[in-house]
Amino acid sequence: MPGDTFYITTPIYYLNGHPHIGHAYTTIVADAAARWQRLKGREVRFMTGTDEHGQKVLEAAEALGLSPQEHTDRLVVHWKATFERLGIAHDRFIRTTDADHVALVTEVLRKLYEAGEIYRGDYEGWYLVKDEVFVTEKEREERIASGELAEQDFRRITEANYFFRMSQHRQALLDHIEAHPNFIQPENRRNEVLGFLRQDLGDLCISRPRSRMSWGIELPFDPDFVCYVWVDALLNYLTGAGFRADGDEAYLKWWPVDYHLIGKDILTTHAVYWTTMLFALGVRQPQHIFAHGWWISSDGAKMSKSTGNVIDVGLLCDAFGVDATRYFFLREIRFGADGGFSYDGFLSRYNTDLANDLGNLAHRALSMTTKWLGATVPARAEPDAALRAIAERAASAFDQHLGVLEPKEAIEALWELVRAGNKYVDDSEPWALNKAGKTEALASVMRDLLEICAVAGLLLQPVMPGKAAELLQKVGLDNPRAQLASLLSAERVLDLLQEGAPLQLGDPLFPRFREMPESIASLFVPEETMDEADVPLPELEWIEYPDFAKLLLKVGVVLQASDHPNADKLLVMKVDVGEARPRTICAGIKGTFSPEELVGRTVVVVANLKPRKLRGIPSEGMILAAGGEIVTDLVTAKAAPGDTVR
RNA sequence: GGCUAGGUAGCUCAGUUGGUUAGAGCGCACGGUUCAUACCCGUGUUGUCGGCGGUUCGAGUCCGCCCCUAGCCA
Repeated sequence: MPGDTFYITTPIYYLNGHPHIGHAYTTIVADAAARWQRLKGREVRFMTGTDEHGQKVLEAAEALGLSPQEHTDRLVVHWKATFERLGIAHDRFIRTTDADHVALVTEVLRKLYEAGEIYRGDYEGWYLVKDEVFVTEKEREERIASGELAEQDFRRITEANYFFRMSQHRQALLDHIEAHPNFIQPENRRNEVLGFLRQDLGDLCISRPRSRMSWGIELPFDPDFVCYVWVDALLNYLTGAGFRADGDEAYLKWWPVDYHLIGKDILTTHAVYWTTMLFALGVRQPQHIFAHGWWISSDGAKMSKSTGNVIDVGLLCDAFGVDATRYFFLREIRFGADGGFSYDGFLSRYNTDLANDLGNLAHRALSMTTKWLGATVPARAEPDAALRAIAERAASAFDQHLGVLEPKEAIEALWELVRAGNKYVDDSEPWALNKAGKTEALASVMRDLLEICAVAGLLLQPVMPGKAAELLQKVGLDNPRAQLASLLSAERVLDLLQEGAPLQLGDPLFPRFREMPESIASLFVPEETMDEADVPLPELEWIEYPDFAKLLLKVGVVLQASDHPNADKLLVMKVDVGEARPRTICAGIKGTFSPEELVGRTVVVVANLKPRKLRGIPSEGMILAAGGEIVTDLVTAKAAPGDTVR
C-alpha cells in the first residue's frame, strides 16, 4: 500500500560531456512516473541532477583554463536545457557542488568515521588515470595486450587512504535482497548482484589524496584527502530527501525512496556500494533499484560523419515533437530491456500508433460530431456497456502498470481501448445513422467516442503532457485531475464529459508523415552519392557480360565441416547444392571459422569451377568469401540449396 | 574459463503453476467501409516453439546434454 508521498530519482549525471540518449531515456521514464503519481494526488519528489567532482572534470577544466566550478557551471546549462526541452518536471535539480550536499557529505563521513565504519589503510596498485580507478595487474595486462590502452595509461601508486568497511555488510545485504524480491529490478540484474555478492566482498576505498586529486569534498577527519567521487555522488539521494546525520528525522517524509532509476552500467555502485553505506548509516534501504538497458542504434544506413551513428533526441523533438519522442521511448520497449533504435522504426511507431490509431480516432470523432450534431458534447443516456468494460479495464491496467514502471505495458493496455474505439465506429456506422435521421442513436455513438478520447487524454498526461492537454481541450474536458480520479475509481468511466461543453475540431493531433522528415532523411544520404559525378571509378581490367555469365553460382548449405588433415588453413566441407550428392569443397577459412559454426550455414558456391585436388583432397567448387587479406565473412543468401545466384 | 538470462511467425516480442486448433503488434495478401490524417474494420498467410535425448496419458512449458546470443564476473 503506497503512502501519500512518492520519491523517485535518476542518477546524477557525470559532467564530463553533454547529455545523450541514455540520460534522456532514464529521465523521461522517471518524469512519466513522477507525473503519474502527482496526478493521482500523491506528494511527489522527483530529483535529477549532476555529479560534478572528480578527476575528469578537473582535467577538463584545466585544459580550458577554467576553475572546476566555472567549468561545471558552464556545462550544467546544457543539461538543464536538455531536460527542459524534454518536458522534465523535476522538483529539484541537484548538483554535488550545492552547499547543502557538501555539508551532508561532510556530516555523513564524520559520522561513519566516528562509528568505526571508515578506517585508514594503505593501498598499492595500478591506477588507471582515465577512469580514476585502481585495476588489477591482470586487467592492466589484458587491456594493454588488446590495444585498448597503453602502458602510460597506468601508474603504479602506493598511498595511504581511507576505507569503508563494506565487507561487514555483505550478509545483511544478501538477506535484504533475498527477503525483497523486487528490491533490485529487473530480475536478471538482481541475479547479477547476488552472483557478485557470492564472492568475497572487499572494503571500499573512499578517499583520494588531495595531492593527486583536489576536486572533491574534503574528509572532515583528514584535510589531506577528498572524498571518492562515487561516495559523494550516491549521497545526493539523501541530500535530496533532507537527511541530516544528527538524528533529525524530517527526511523520513521522503525516505525510503520509492525508486532509484539507474542504467545497468552503475548497478554495482548502487546495489552494493550504496546499499552497504545505508546499512552503515542505519538508514532504511530504497524500495526499488531499477536498472534499465541501452538503446542501440540499428540503422544500417551510413550516416554522415558530422552526426555519427547516434540517436539524436533533439532532432527527434524537432522533427516529431517532444510528446511523440517521449511516447516512443516509453512505448517501444519494456523498461529494463535493451532496445534497438532506428529512425524508420520511430516513424512507423509514430504513424501507426499516434497518427492512424489515436489521432485519427480523435479527429474522426470530432469531425463527425461537429458536422452532424454541432460543436458541443452531445447528450446520451448510457455508455455502451461493452465499451465501458473495455475502458474500465484499460484504465485500471494502465494505472497498475505505470505504477510499477511498466510504461510499455501501460500504453499497450490503453491502446486496446483506442482500437476498440475505431472498431466501434465501423460497427455502429454513424454515417448511416445520420442519413436515416436517427439523431439520438447518433449522439449516443458520438458521445462514446468522445469519451474514449477523454480517457486517452487523461491517461496519456504523464506520457505526452502537451498532446494530452490538447486532446482534452479538443473534447471539452475540464479539471483533468478530478476527472482522472473518477476514472480510476471506476465511478464514471465513459461519463466524464459535460453535455454541451465546446468541442474544437482543429487540425489533427498527430499529422501523418508520408516520408521521413528532411532533417532526418538527410542524415542517411550515403556519402558516396554526395558528389558521385566528380569521383572517377578506379582503373580496372573490365570484363564483358558474357565473361560474367560463364560463372555458375549456386546456393548451398554446409552439411559437414572438418579440418583438412594436411593443411593449416584449409577446412574440408560437404556442401549440398541441390544435386544428387553433396560437393566436397576445400576453403582457406580455418582461421576465421571453426567447423562447428559452419554447419548449417547457407553459402554461395562457384559450381562450375573445375575440380582439383588441394593437398590430397579433391575440391569440387569454391565458396565466396569476403574480407581483406584474411577472410572475415562468407557470402550468404536467403534461398534454397540449388538456387542460382546472378 | 565461471555464473546468469535468453533462443517462439518475415520483423519486434508475449506466452502464470505442463492440458484441447501456440498468440499480439508491425509487414504482406485479399475483402469491406467512406466519418476520418490514402485512414479505419474484417479475413488470411507463414512457425520442426535453437538441436538431440528423457520424464509424462500429454512438454514451448519439467530434467539432461549440446549449439548460439547477451550480460555479469575472473
